[in-house]
Amino acid sequence: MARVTIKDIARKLALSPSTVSRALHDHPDISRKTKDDVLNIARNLDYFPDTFARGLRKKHSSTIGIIVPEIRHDFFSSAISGIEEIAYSKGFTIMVCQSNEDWQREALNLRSLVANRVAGVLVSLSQTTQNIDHFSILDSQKVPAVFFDRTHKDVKHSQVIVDDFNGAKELVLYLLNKGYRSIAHVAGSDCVSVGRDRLAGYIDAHLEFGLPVDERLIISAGFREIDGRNAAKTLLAMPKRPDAIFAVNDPVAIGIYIVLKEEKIVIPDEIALAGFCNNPISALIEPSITTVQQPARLIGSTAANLLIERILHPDKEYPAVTKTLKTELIIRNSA
Amino acid sequence: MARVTIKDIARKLALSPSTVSRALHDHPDISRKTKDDVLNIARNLDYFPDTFARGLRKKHSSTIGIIVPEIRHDFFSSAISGIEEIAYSKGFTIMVCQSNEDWQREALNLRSLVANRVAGVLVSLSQTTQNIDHFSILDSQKVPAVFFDRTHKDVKHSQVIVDDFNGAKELVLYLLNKGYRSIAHVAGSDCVSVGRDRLAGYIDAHLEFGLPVDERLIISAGFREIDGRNAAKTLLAMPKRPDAIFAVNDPVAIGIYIVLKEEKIVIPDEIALAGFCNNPISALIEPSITTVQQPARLIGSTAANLLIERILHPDKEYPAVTKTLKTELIIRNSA
DNA sequence: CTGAAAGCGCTAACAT
DNA sequence: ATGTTAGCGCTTTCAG
Repeated sequence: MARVTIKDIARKLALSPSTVSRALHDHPDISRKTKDDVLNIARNLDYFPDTFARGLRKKHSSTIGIIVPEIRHDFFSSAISGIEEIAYSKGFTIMVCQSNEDWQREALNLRSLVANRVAGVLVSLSQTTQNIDHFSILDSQKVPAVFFDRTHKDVKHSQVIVDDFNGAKELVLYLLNKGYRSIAHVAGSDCVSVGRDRLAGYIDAHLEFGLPVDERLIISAGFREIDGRNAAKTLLAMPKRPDAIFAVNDPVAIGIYIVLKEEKIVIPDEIALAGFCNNPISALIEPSITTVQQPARLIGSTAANLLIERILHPDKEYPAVTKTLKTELIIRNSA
Repeated sequence: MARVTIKDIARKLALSPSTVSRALHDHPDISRKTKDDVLNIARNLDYFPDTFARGLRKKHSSTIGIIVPEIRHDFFSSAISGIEEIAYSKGFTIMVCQSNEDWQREALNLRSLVANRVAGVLVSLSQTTQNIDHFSILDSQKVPAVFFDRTHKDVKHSQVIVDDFNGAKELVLYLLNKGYRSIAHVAGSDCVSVGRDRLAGYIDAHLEFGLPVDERLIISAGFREIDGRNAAKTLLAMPKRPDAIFAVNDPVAIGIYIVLKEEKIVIPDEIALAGFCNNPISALIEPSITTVQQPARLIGSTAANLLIERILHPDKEYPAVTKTLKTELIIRNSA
């Protein structure tokens, strides 16, 4: 049998489609009995609304668009999971796109989401996103958005981030206090907030400790495991190797870990290693990786709640807020 | 400025909306010049089609729905990533739902996707899915679907799986040949294909080897890390402990690994351990985990291609096919 | 409390 | 090669 529409229900009950629509939405004008009748028939016929027809009228769907660099990374899959959980509980579905760290694809993803009339958008920027001009479509189309984790200084929307600066600073101070004096930083992109802020934390820790920063020890890499591998090779080729490495995130730390292991370099005795994220894998490898805990799921759910709040009250004024969640230094065996 | 519609373009060029629509879709009847004009104006005005309006007419979207047990699990996030890649390249977007291993939520997810008029659905079943009655909506609404990885014996749609039976059998034969004589199996759900087939492979390996199966060594657990932890505790409490454990998948193997480590049991000397999936983590922990390689990304992309093929040719007869991808035994240090 | 009617933006017969 | 018209299923004024 074909799809059941509101008309079918109306015909069965000798009502008008508008009454059925109202009954289905629990409109106060409709009598108890009519509502019950409609609900019953709807159930019997296995009716469900056509989101296209509804969306065409209402100008938006109950879908939340998500753009992340890579679905596979534990941080992002956890964040997506947190988003989905909230979205599901509030009757939203999620549409997921991955930019593959490519800002042009990010722009295309965004257009696609807007064309799909998503109710709002959750974004974590790609590492190649130098400016955020391609997000202007959010304003012109009045699509609410919340940026999470990887954001950009020009972002005017609400954001959910962690205190990357202090998280990194605390970690690097810990390393300095432990006696490491030649700490390399394998950095991410410096357009993207987390890359910039963690680097700033690294520098500020040195400042506060009173140790000059050796610029040569700052390697511009990226956010992926492969970037860590490459950076590790660069570092190992240096005449004077660092005695510790702070990676911008755990995937990069894992990349470094793999190369160090391959080269039979003992962690932390020869070179200490620390990351940022606290991916599950970091606790399980040996030595376990000292890192900074980032509540990925919570970041996702917080961003989702913020966005849905805005979606549900489109008229209300929502000044952009920045929610900064706490990080926690996780000391393990690698540093 | 508000959203640009096809009418706006039509007005600007003194054409009818239908001509514009046809020009936009490169209809052969439309003259080169008109097409160019339309395309130009469309670009200038930053036009993009309203997928609701289009979908309402065409009865479907260019969105592919995905239902997986948990987004976070590496296997599924990899599969989703593979799906997204193919979908993106063919102009589809993906809508992702997680059942959280709960068949009722799976049913709700499915309804939601159908209500969203997805062009097709890709499903990997939850571990609590005993029967697939709730998927009948796919038939009644004529939504094409492809099941991947976790499927069910009653599924009549196309499927993309690996040869779980032989993958498991090969692994268990390897263990038997290596001298293990008391191999426990921490099993998944036996309604779900991968659980059933891997168990069958485990049993058949014993049969072929000529060693009776000790039923007490088969623990019905689940597919999650926590299930592995619980099963490990059960196994360790046995009067006669097994000398090897074959976990239904790597997350479960990791759960067991953690408990064995906690209990200071040496792997593989006291108890050997093997999994199934080849999650990245399995190669990195020590001892590294012997497992069966499952091409997660490829499973996803294969399923996506199969589905899109069907979506693109709705009239063509597509008998359900089952694509069985190869597994590979990965021998490492844990067994 | 319910109905009639219009229209969201697009597509596809059916004209011309 | 282009225009006219109708309608997808739903919501929402406006009427009663």
